[in-house]
Amino acid sequence: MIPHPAFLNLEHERQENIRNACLEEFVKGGYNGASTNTMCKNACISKGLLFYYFESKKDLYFYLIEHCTKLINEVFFEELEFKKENMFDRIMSWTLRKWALYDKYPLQYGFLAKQLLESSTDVEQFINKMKNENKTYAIELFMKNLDTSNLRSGVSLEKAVETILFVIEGVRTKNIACYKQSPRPLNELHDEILPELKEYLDICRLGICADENL
Amino acid sequence: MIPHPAFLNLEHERQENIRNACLEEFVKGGYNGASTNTMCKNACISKGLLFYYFESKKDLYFYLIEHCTKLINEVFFEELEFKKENMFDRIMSWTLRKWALYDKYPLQYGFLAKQLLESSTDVEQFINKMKNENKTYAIELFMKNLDTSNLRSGVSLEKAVETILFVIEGVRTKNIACYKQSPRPLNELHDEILPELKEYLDICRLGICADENL
Amino acid sequence: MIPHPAFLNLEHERQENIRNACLEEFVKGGYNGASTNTMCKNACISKGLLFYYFESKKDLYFYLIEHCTKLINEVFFEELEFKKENMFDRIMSWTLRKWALYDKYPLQYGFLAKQLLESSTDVEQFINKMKNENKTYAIELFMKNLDTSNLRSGVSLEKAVETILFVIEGVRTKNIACYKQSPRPLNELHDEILPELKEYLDICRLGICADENL
Amino acid sequence: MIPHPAFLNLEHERQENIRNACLEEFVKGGYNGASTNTMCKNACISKGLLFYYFESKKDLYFYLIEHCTKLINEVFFEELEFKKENMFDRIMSWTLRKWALYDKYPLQYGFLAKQLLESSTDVEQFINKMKNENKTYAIELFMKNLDTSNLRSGVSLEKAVETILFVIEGVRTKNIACYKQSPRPLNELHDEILPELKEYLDICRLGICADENL
DNA sequence: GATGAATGAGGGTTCATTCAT
DNA sequence: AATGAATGAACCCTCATTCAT
Repeated sequence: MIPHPAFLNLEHERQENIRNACLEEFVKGGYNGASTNTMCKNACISKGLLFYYFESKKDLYFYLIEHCTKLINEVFFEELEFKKENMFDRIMSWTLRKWALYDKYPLQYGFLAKQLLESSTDVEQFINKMKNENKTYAIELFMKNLDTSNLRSGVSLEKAVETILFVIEGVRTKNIACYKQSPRPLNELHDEILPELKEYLDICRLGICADENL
Repeated sequence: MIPHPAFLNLEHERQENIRNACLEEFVKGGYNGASTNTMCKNACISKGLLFYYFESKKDLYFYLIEHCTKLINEVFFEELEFKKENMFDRIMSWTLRKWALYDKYPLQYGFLAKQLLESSTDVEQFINKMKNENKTYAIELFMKNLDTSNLRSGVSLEKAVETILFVIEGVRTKNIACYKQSPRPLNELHDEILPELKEYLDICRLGICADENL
Repeated sequence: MIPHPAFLNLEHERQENIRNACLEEFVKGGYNGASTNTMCKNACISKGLLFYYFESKKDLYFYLIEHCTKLINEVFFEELEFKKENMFDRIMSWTLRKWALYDKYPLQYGFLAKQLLESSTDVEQFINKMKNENKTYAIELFMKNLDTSNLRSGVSLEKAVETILFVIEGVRTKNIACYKQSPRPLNELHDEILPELKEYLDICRLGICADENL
Repeated sequence: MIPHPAFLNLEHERQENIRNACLEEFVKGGYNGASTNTMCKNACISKGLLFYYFESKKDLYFYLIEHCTKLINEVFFEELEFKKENMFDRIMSWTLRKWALYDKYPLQYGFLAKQLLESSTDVEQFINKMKNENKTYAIELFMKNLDTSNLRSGVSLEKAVETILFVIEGVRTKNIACYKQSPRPLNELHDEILPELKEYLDICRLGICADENL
């Protein structure tokens, strides 16, 4: 979804303010629960103007998804080197990168994370499309120049990668839930999760890599 | 949340009808998108009475979560034998049990599944509390009389179990997403997932169990 | 369109008040220009209730058309005797009857008159349907037991009747327009129009009836 | 209403474009339903400029009425010869002239036709004023050099003319309604109406003219 | 002359909740 | 216990109009 040019011509900071006000509101209430009224109030913008920029709530929502996805992806893949490494090293470095993004763009990242779970049928289809596109893209890049020499025979590379992703996702979700109940700075949380994550990944490594079993 | 005694004194079928009408509506639109109007219409109950029974939409929602959780848990653990078995056998049998429940109580199970993703801040905290309680309870029971003799040395039992749960959850979520895009009967879906799940679990088994490495 | 039973169960006066507030507003601004806000204010009724009764503005509008049409028709045809008479006598008696209705139900009659000219595409189709039904019905009844013995040979009865109706409509419209610019009591206006109308009808009579030409 | 001189200084074609875009929008939705936004978009003109030219929506509307009226009248009366003829011959030739105008200026003519039915109180008064002025003017000219020798004794010329106008108006309105329900090219419609109109006028002629009664 | 971003009141409609009966 | 009429705030969105540029 492309917003009205007027929006894109706004000075960067004002654009950001508006987006952030909307993001916050969507994060707080989900698609259905978010009020465009509140967005306008928090963004110090009139009702008319919001709809001048975005035509409809749905358009706004889709725009934010696309914008945040692009932002996160760009920052993530920018200057990313695909040096030869095994999947665990890569997973660790990617995960750290990802977490750094969470520290840097908590709102955008949080919005995307929440949006993936969005339950409103109005926007479900669009979300699924985005999700699939993104996953395919990420996995493809992950495979690039990957050292798979130590993969156990009989274990499918794809399944192995997914297993790891499942575990990381599980760890993250588990910890995010804790985090929500007693919020601390995110980087503290990450420092805490890291050793725990390594434990889980060690289990995976044993299952996936051949040379680890000696 | 405890509904008004009058509700609990209703004949079982009527109670069920009311709950189901509400569940359907919550499943369809999420917490925010669900309309108490529609619920009343579908349940053939007056608005006044619904609020007499449950005081508020939120209370109703919480009650349904608790009720469904209890129902599913009871049926799940009823007559469950804790015979000595290793964690993979147990995981598989539990998973099958769970899926059977999905077939038997699709509405209640579906509600719980959707509710876990609920995005409205209003109800998020309560949901997280329930989620954690439930998980703790489930893991505790899972450990009961578990044969852990073949656990690799150096691998924590708790972490091992969680790893497996992460993977199962990942597989389920991935497939639910596909399911949403082209709905088929659930049992078909389960039959399809099962072999795939086994592949993933084999990877875990390699990482977790000692005797698999010969 | 059938309003919610709750509306029909209202005491007659309250029903009338609500209808009248709506009629006035529709008359004032046409379909598009009428504000349901104003209606509610003038009817001393909450917004929610209006839409509880009528579901939508369009439904309300259609209901009012049907209600007024039925009212006017019932009163008009009630106790109407179809004695043998020539078309001019009948036209005059019907016209007087109609004008009496205008005096008695100015709001309803005025609404119907205005609605026939309604320009909003939203409601155009419905209006045309009503218009046709009504005209067919009226002409059919007009013909009943009509003495057509003095119709000029070569003049179609149907055309003759229509010619008269065109003229009456023309006279009425012309005078209503004057009336609007300087409103006086309607019965005064009617008393004034009557002799004028007779003049026009005399012209028609000469064209239509055989025995007038001696 | 006089638009800002700047508008009148525009090159003829651009003026026309702007007017047409506005006319279309008013025809589509009536006064209340027309959107100045849409007009601007279709006229490729900025909102500011439209209101610079016309001050308000109402002014614009009034201007268009006056402009179209003047245009239609000018074309109608231009090169119109007032040769001696009886009223029926004149009526027929004028009617044909008028219908030709409808073919030539469908937008302007259609706008005027629709505007006569306009239901918004805001603009009603102005419209009625215009209507009356116009009618007076037209009747005055119609009388010019009219051969009234065959007028029945006892029949007022003025009433006779008006009777005919009422009938023509009636036929036109009736057929426009049909036209709306199944649109065909206007000239087809006119060809179809013509014989029908003649039948009605024959009835009038019998009533009005002396020499027809032999 | 000309732009189009900005306004905020108002549009129709839905909502959870209350309360007289 | 049970009803459903009644509320009014809030929903998303559109409007004619203004004004800094």
